Amino acid sequence: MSVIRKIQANLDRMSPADREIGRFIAENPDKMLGLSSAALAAETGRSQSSVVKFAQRLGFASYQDLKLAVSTHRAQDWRLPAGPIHGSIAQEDGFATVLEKLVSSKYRAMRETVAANGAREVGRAVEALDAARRIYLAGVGASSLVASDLSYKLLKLGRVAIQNGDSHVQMANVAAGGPQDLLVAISYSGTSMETLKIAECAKGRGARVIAITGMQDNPLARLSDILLHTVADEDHVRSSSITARDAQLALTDLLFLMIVQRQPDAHDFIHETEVAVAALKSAGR
Amino acid sequence: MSVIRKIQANLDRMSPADREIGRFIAENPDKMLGLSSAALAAETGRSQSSVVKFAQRLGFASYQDLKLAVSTHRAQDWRLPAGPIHGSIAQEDGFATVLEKLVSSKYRAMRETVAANGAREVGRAVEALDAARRIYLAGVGASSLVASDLSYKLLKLGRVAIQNGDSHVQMANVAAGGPQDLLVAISYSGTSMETLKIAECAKGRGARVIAITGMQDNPLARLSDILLHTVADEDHVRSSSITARDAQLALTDLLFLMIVQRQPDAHDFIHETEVAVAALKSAGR
DNA sequence: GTCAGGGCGGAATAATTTATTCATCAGACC
DNA sequence: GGTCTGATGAATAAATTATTCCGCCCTGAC
Repeated sequence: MSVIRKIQANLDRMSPADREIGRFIAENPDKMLGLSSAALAAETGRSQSSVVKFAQRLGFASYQDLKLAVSTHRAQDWRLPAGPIHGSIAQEDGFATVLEKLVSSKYRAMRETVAANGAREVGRAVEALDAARRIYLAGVGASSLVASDLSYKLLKLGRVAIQNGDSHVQMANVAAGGPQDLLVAISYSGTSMETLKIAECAKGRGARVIAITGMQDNPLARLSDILLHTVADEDHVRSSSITARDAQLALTDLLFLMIVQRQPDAHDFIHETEVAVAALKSAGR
Repeated sequence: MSVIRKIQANLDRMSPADREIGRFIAENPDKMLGLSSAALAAETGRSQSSVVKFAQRLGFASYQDLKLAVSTHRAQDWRLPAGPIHGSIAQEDGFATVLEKLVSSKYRAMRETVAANGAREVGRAVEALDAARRIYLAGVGASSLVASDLSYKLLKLGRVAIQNGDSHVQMANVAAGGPQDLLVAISYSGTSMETLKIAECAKGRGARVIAITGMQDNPLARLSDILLHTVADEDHVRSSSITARDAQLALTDLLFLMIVQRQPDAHDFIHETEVAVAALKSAGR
């Protein structure tokens, strides 16, 4: 919890002097950062020693520590959207409104998606990805782009990731798979025919299947070994599936980062890939 | 610019004592926050007065101000955890940390990107997109996926959007373009050779060019007619360009939504497309 | 009603930390 | 070689912060 929040929460339980000091800090964190303990005391009409004791009672080792914490709070204060913004984007909305709704709905999709997946299930997915001989990716339409994104990242880690925009090729790929392999099937609805068939094929050959799909019951979810959920705006026509894609990306990014955590040389691999790709950039000069 | 970056940028021009102090701070910002000027002097083998002077030469009023700035940097540091997270034994901790960093970094990239682009420039981009006969999209690597995403959305609106993952094909496409056409060139660095050449070609044929690129000066930005900025974590190796991609998507989503605003029948178009695509889903049953 | 105990608050003071001054030194420039 | 400039750190001054101590008020016991 941020310092300011902590101060506000305890304001009632504080002694008069502490309350006055706390209130001032909560209301003027910026100003407080420029004040010494004595100056803050003068502002609040209290003594310098009370200011120091206030910091200590809050659990800080020193007044300077309190200032650092307040500074951290200021830097992290993003004025989060007050609440979930309902409704779609109306025609008459101006630039600022569109912006606000876009950002907050993206944020919401992200937050709710990561909240919908427990550490355990994500952990299972990461272990499966980590252990797989080959990782196949399946997805059509917008999900295909998410699959490509993940495959690109996995390749950077030296993993064998196989993905193609053409679902026929995807099918051909998994048809050669076996029990040591893993399929990541991505479909928000969980009913995309191609993705489903590919998942069935993979399963038939003994491969494990990670499904990344919506919360509702669906065929893809039912046949998966590991099930990860994406949460998005249900009105896909109006939102153009933006939030569904963001939710999928948030989840695949999370998987990727968790794999990086488990791979000590991940940093080197990524770096080497970047260097190799950078060579392409300068090749034409 | 963050303090740490500022220090690193000036490191070469500094005197020996300042360089030593600056290097220590850049490498151990966390540790530095817990040190007094004298303690920091001891760590670096320099005198306490040199530390104070270092802060003053950097433009800070006091050593404490420097500390506050470093603290702010630490709080705003949105580098995603790329290495093993130390100090936490439980796996749950690692999970929560990665999650927190991921979500806040994504959110931040999004926010700062939309904030970096004024309504006027976005408006110009939207008008150009709206008026264009054909919209070409160019981008390689991860940017190619963003280009595909946008093209898919534009197609849903009935626009003529032309995109291909192969840069040779992209080049061939724009080579047939003319003054009524528009190219959206996407590259975070603004130096990707293929994207640049394609933009040059488009420009040579009279087409307008919208560049979606980072804040730094770069060749792509210079030759663009309309310039949109993306803000992301600078450390692409560690963050694996996740935030750069998110920033690009936030911007392209915004452009898309603004076009939807201007097109009265947009929702009908999107709906028809969804229905048509849905027919594919059930075809195999 | 009075008294003891405990905590709070602030003045005074001690301790620590920061800023400035000053002497020295090294290198640049004439 | 002489002089100037700027860097450096020791010494010192200034400031800030932490602690001590004492009076006060409140509370509860008798």
